[in-house]
Amino acid sequence: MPELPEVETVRRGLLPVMEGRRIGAVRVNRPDLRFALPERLAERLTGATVNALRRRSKYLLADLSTDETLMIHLGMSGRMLVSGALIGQFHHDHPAPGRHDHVVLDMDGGARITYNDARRFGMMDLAPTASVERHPLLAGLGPEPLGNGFHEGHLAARFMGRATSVKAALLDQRNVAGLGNIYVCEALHRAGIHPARAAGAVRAGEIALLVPAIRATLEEAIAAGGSSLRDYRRADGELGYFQHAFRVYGREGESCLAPGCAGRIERIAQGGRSSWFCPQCQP
DNA sequence: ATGTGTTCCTGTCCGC
DNA sequence: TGCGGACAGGAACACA
Repeated sequence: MPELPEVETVRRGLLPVMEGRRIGAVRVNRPDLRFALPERLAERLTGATVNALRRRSKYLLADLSTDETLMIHLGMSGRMLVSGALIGQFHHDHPAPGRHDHVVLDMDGGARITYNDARRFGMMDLAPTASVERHPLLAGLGPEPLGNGFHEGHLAARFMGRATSVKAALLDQRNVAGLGNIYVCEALHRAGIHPARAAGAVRAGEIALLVPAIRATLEEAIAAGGSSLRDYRRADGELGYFQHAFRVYGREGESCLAPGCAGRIERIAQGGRSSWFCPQCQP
């Protein structure tokens, strides 16, 4: 599933075909995503112009000329596919309809945006633009990790007294919004912190390393167009390439890439999810 | 309040 | 080639 860098990459890919464009036609193939699609979704979207396409955490937010905002979350397997438009130097013809194409937006000008999600853990909703930040799914989100609200003092306060693991604390979107399994593992390695340490036991000096480690990991991933594992694609169909820069994720048994480190990457399960780390770098 | 486990759903991969 | 089980980028929810 797309984490923050993948969602940001999708947003950038959608910008040229969505922002400032009018939605000409909408087809809903199945409304039962993670939550039921909002009432009369197709009617409420048709004819609206997308004034802006933003991102909050892992949500895409399309502000419409109708004063509503379309919220989109890609869950684990959601994709936004663009066809019928000149993207970069290639023209993408409309592909044959896919088994999991749930919502299709035909934009004025010929571009088609297809929301495809095999597992249907993704969601869409509509909310008034003026109050979308107070939507129940957005209201409790922590600060953007690349924004000014995310800093050592914030994380220290959120971690203080917490017995839960630092891995779980970073996955908790209330503490910081947009991280997922890949980038938490990668950032903890860069900061030299074992994922099973109690959040409350992470020292101030370590938090001072962790904050920039999170930022750098996300910035580098965005610059690489995200990570392409299994079926994740950018909106333009191209693959991101940050997966080649993973230092620990999915590298069980392989050598640690830190300079001069002879460690081998290990994998443990935390809360039913895998964590990878180097026992030498992350004691 | 906090921490943990379960659940949603489909696809892929690996070992037998 | 088939089959069963593990696992997958998320996060809401139920329960101790």
